[in-house]
Amino acid sequence: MNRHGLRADIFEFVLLIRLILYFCNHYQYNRNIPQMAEYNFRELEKKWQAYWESSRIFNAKVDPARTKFYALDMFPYPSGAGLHVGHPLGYIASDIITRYKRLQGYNVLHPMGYDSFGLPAEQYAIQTGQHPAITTEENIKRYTQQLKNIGFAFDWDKEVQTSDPSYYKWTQWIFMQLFDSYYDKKENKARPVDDLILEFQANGNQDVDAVCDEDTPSFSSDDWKSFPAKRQQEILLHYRLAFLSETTVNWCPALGTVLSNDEVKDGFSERGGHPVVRKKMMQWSMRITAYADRLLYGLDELEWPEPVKEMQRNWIGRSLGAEMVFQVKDHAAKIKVFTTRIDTIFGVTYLALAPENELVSQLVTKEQEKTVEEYIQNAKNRSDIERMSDVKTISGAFTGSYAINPFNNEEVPIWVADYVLAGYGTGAVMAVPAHDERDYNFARHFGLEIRQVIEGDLTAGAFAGKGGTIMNSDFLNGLEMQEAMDKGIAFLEKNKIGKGKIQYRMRDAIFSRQRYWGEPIPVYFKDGVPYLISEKDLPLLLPEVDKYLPTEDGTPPLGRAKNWTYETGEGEYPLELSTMPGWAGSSWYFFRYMDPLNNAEFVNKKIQDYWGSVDLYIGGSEHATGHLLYSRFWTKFLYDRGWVNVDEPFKKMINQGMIQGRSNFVYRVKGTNEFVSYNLKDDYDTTAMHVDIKLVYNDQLDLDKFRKWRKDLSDATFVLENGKYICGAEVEKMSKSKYNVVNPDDVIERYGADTLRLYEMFLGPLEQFKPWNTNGIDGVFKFLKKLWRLYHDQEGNFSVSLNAPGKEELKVLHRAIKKAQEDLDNFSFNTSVSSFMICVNELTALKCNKKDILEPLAIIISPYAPHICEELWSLMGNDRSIVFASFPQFKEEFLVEEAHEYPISVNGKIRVKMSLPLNLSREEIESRALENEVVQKWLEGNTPKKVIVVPQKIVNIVV
RNA sequence: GCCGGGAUGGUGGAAUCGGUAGACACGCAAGACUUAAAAUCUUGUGGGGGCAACCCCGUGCGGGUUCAAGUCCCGCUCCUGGUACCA
Repeated sequence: MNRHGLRADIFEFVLLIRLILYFCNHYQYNRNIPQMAEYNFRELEKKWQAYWESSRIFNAKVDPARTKFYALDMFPYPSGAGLHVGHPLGYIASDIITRYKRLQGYNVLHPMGYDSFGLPAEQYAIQTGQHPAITTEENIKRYTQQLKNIGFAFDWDKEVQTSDPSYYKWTQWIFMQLFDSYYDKKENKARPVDDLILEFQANGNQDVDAVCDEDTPSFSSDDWKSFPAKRQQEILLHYRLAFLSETTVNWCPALGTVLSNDEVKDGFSERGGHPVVRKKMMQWSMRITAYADRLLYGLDELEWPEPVKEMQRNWIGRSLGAEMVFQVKDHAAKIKVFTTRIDTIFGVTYLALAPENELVSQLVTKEQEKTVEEYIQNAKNRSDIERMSDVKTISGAFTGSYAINPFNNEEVPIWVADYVLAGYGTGAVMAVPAHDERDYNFARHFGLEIRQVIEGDLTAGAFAGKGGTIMNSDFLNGLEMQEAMDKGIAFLEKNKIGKGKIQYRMRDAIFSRQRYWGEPIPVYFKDGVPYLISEKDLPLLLPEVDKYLPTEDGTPPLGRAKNWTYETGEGEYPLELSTMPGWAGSSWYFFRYMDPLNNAEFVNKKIQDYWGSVDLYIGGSEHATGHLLYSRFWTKFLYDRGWVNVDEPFKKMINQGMIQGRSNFVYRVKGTNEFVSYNLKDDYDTTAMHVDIKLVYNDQLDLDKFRKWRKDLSDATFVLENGKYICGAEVEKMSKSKYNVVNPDDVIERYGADTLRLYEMFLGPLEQFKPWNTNGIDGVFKFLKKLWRLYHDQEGNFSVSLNAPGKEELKVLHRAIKKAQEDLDNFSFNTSVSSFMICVNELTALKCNKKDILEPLAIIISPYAPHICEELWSLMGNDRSIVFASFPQFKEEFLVEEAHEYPISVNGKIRVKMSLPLNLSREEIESRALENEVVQKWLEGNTPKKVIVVPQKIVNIVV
């Protein structure tokens, strides 16, 4: 009757049953897997990071009883974007190595700091008016927190910041020492300028063999004494290692500053990509060319990646050749040229001068005056970018004059050509069209003579290079290239018209920057000549300015500072307005880390004696010709002057590859707010637009989030495929502007720092470039959970037994130890992670929970996943951190197996694989193979024709 | 143009001295447990053929050396990093 009521009863009954079931489930769930005993990475990572920080466990102290190990990462520039997953890659690798070295008993120094002077903070200051120091400090805080979340074993007490006055005080101090030094070629090292002054007073500069400017005048002792102070200072500037001179520089109008050669790429600034022009300016430079040879030959001793060494060699660009003089016909002028191929001297059919060469105006004849002037004007107006991008256009002008080739007294025309560079060699070349491609093209274009002097087929367009027998060359005929060169140089020297010469491509490094956010140069000007401020006035603090821009008349931002003058006691003098370049602070930071709080010296001598130089340096190869070269230069200088005991800063280096981002794109129909899905975009006229990867899952766009992303997209419409919007994708550099940045904090939040560390290592070889891709991250996360379970029983309680391990378990463990050690020594971290996975899988299969196995296992995994291993280590009752444990010794005995074999017969051959003890000789392996039962049976009493033995691997027997 | 580095399954990548190519992981497929999902576990997974044991092919392309080649040699193709009127 009451159907409704009945149904309600049944319904309630069913509901009750379901509720009971539900609670049973939950009760069981909670009982079987107590929450606390699961791998709770959040809690234990927090716990161990706090412990490492408060115990100062990674604090390094000088300890002569122990061997030191200094591992260093290239310190980051703290940008506003924060750390992305690519940054820590190298840090994780070095962290693993240092944790391993600690386990081996080394005294490890592993510091971190910030290269905190730089352009982005200044650009931001220009836009917002906020002082760069404030932005920089905020960024550093964020970086430090992010780094700490990853659980690095850095000694944070050693932190340095290049923009901190207590640090840049010493950058300025080193600058002063460079200013006060010159390079003595006889002793082949830097010496104090005071020594040079003494020599000038005694003998003038006749006997001085020092690196100096080309136009240095010669003078006697009396001359020197009669010079006024100003003149003396000007002369000394020709010798100082840090010096002021009028130079052609890379001027970047958009940035309002000068850039060094390595900061310019293809005519554009490396940072910002603004055009760069050549301009003559009074600039500070560093005489790095004095060290060219030592920088070159020092490379041989370094354990660096070969490509980086090669890049430095090319950058230094040492070429061996000859310098010689051509007399101009009916004229007093002489033209000096540099050539690497003096053997082709008889093939010279014209000379070419750079348009900037001062001789041009003297040599040009009346008839040619107009043509040449026009040409030079044209060449000047062509910007460097045009000149570089347009290599194929051949241009030049004849001066009307002739020079005489001293080898055969022939007259050759003198041309002006912009393919000759003013800045290299002498700014003039002897052209041999038959054997140089550029000369050939030029001669063809202007119909000049082409004279072959090396045997071979010229019609094929073959030029010099490999050499060959000399012809058409008088006394050089029949000789090979090297002999001819030697004979040519001998001829030059005998007739005093030239000599053998070494020419370098590398130029002195421009040191001034017309910027605010850098170290002030500790120099004031009196009578227009620079003097150092007194050492006791260091640091020379950056002054406050109202704006961070250059002034209207083009003086640098420091020109805005009030009272930017120096009081000497005799008067008040203006201070230098430029600041130092970015590379100044980073060229010596590796020494400061040893003794960062020292206020009396840049580093204490005894402390530096102990730590020496960096044993392992990890960073990107993009610094090959910048930071890595300047650091070597400064170290050699500091060594010469006796302040440090090493003349190379980085013994061994590894270049980690960049982790690239994966960008997503949407396609907007031009002029509308309509977006077309990836596979349909070809039917429309679209432009691609980067879209934040956070709005995209498996390349499918979340339309609602996309509309909310930016105001202008709120009314966006879409053309979908199968009801979805599919985005395009591309691998690019990770950057904020491409919306493809993956933040390590997000990964840590989801999986923990140990998983992030393992995964970055597992991704592939350290050196390789690879896109970030989280597809495989579950694998390493699962591995950690399995590892955790190995130390716990089914109920989730911690449980390891004290029973003695069996041979099988020991074998598994020792295989992992061996592999871990080999991989760490070879920096192949990725295969190491694999071997841990195998080990844990096998131990799980063996149901191994023995302390004697699990304790060493925690130690060998700890460099990679330190948090979880520390936790397991302490759960096993150890009261000291794993840092104090020692790396377990691999025992070969557990790997030796009884010989077993499985033959495969192929075409009358038998192949036997035998696992044998590692110490057997070839003969022993051979005889064991022949004694083998299976082999005996197969041979049926025949004697094998051939037995090929590959130790420990495979035995091939041919009948 | 010149100087480096590289090319291996659907994917990331292993393979140390020339010695069973594809370890390990992802993904995928099937199964177990579960009301279900998640998690976990088991099995399979280079291609082709066969019910099966097993056979054939296979490391960018073309040759070569070797009992044996991803690996060494010669000649290419493509990708990638650096560098460029440097005499």
